[in-house]
Amino acid sequence: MTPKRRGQAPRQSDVARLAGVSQSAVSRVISGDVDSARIPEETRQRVLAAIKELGYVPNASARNLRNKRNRLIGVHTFEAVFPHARDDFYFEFLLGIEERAEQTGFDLVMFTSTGAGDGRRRVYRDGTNRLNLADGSVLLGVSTDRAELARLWADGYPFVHIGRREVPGAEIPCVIPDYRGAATGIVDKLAGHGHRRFAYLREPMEMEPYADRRDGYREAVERLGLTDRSPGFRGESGLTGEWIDELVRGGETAVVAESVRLAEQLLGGLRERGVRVPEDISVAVLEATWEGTSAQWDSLEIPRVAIGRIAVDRVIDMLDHPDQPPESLLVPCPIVPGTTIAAAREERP
Amino acid sequence: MTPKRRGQAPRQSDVARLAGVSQSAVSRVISGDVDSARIPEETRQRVLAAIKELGYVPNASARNLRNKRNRLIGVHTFEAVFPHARDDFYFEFLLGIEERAEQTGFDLVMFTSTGAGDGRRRVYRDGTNRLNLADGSVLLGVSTDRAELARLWADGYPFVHIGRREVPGAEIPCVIPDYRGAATGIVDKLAGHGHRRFAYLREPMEMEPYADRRDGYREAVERLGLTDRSPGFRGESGLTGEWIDELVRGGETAVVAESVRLAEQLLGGLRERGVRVPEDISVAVLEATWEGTSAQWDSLEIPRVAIGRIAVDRVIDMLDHPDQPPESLLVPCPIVPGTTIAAAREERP
DNA sequence: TTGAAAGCGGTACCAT
DNA sequence: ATGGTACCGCTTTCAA
Repeated sequence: MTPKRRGQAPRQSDVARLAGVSQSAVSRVISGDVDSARIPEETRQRVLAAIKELGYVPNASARNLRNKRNRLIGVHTFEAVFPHARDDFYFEFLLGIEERAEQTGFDLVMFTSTGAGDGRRRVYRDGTNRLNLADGSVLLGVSTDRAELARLWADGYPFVHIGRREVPGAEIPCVIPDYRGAATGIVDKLAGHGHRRFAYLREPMEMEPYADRRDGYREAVERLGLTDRSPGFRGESGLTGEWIDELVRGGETAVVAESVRLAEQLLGGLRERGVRVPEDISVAVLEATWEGTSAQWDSLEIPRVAIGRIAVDRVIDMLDHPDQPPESLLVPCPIVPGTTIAAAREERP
Repeated sequence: MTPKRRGQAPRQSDVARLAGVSQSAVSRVISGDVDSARIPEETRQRVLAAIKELGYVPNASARNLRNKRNRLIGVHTFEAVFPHARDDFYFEFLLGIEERAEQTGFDLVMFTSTGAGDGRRRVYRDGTNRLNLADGSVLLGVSTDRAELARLWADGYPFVHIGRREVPGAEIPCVIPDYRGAATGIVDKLAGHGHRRFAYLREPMEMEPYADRRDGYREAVERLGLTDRSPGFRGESGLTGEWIDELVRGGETAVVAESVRLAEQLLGGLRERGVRVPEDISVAVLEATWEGTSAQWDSLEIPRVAIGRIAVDRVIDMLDHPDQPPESLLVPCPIVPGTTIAAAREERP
């Protein structure tokens, strides 16, 4: 037995000839178009037999060309996927994306050809938008290129971005972890433990996800009439030894850190100075934590798998309703209890 | 600014009209067909300008239909990818596949739509072979469906399978970790440490990868004139307490296990009986090991990333040379030194 | 140099 | 019920 000569796939017309019917009859048999054009069982069987004998399989591109649908959902990451797939960053999103794609009968295109050679990937390369290959796409990545998002949007290409990204003049449809809500929730929780004097530790990043956290934090602090005189709250990023000294001296009882990195740094500094967490100072983190950190942080959770699923659903939704203006979607981030929040100690005199 | 109405991508004819040239001229400008149909710079610029103005991007399906090439490589797994992607099984293969796809300018289609709903995935579903969407594919998975491999091969579809799979009457092109060579290498190593009397622990699996290990093992044992009277060598799988007792009593000094699972089980049994590894008995494993096992096993390594890369290269090779009969490729598995092999103890009288 | 036209493999409408 | 036929968007002769 030898394989068929490569590149000689049988076509509908071959099937038609063998079955002694017209090509369009074959097409109708295949599409299983039960409603409109009923086909006598006998003919159907002849066609089916011919299909089997020739090992005919429909050509996907031709179908796509006709139907303007691929059942293909694109995944564009602005960096290579798999090197990072292990870090939870991409991994869990992909899990959800794949799961939902499988359930809804879509295939997934991972756009790797768009590699620019410098580790980054671009949508538009020499005037070609590879994403067009897919009916719609899910985009994600840290180093998102906003100009490309804008053009994609202007072109009317159906996509969602995981994580909020703002581009002036365009309303990028995003699936957004609700950092804002989680930040207010965490402040509420601390306040519920009697804390009134807060400090905020800020990352140097100026991206939307951080803006959301800061918004939520500020909103809660103001709403509850809390005090925060920290540099982070004023807009300075990082953590200095001086500020840790100040913390030890001052009346702050609660610290909210934007990242585990900062929280760990703080914890180290406090320990050196004999200050205990959470007995003396409570600390919460506005980031998803992982195993193996030096404390079990009170923090938030990013429901990544769910977000992946939702992103796929949103894209499919856009395909089904092309006329509805694409909206962003907020996904709640549960607050994860840890062991770094306790009741506020007595106010010092 | 509002996005273009969705689903109204501009076509070449639109560009042509705007530029005041014919559609085929546009096509030639785009293909950059410098040789045959020279186009005056002035016209070229007009066309380019029109392309830019309309934000035209070529339709991938149409191109594909014409050219019979997508620059799309398929990845078909017989189970969902990402749930397992963390286990090294899939993960590192994908790493290599993605890397090579990016380097060679191919996109990757993950065939998720082929889910049968029972956790398995099939290539052929209601007579359609989704893989056709891609120019060629890399298949992998533990629960490979041989009938599908056979049909794919008979259809002349270009693909490789990661891992050896035999189907009567078809020569499935595979990229094969050289378990056979690694097994002989490990026996050689043990023999080099003075071992003459061996025992073999066999998994219940009857797949090609195990057959390869067994072949290699048997070959080396016979070539070196070694002794093996173990049940595993005779064809029985598993490990019984009786055999461990026998091992302790008997003269065997070396055990080769097909899996970490068996090796660990053995180690436990030996410890209970006060037998030390490797001082009293050396143990080697014919499987890639991982962190966190109870011993640092002398074992083999599966160069998964490299295999992924090679698989992509093989597919591309098949695309470039459709007439060459597809051959399988053997990839050497390095032998990883551990701490479970030592010199053979003195023969007991 | 440039345009007209014939497909690539299907789908779907419109007659018959 | 069936077949003829006009596209889908693009590439590639072949003439003009």
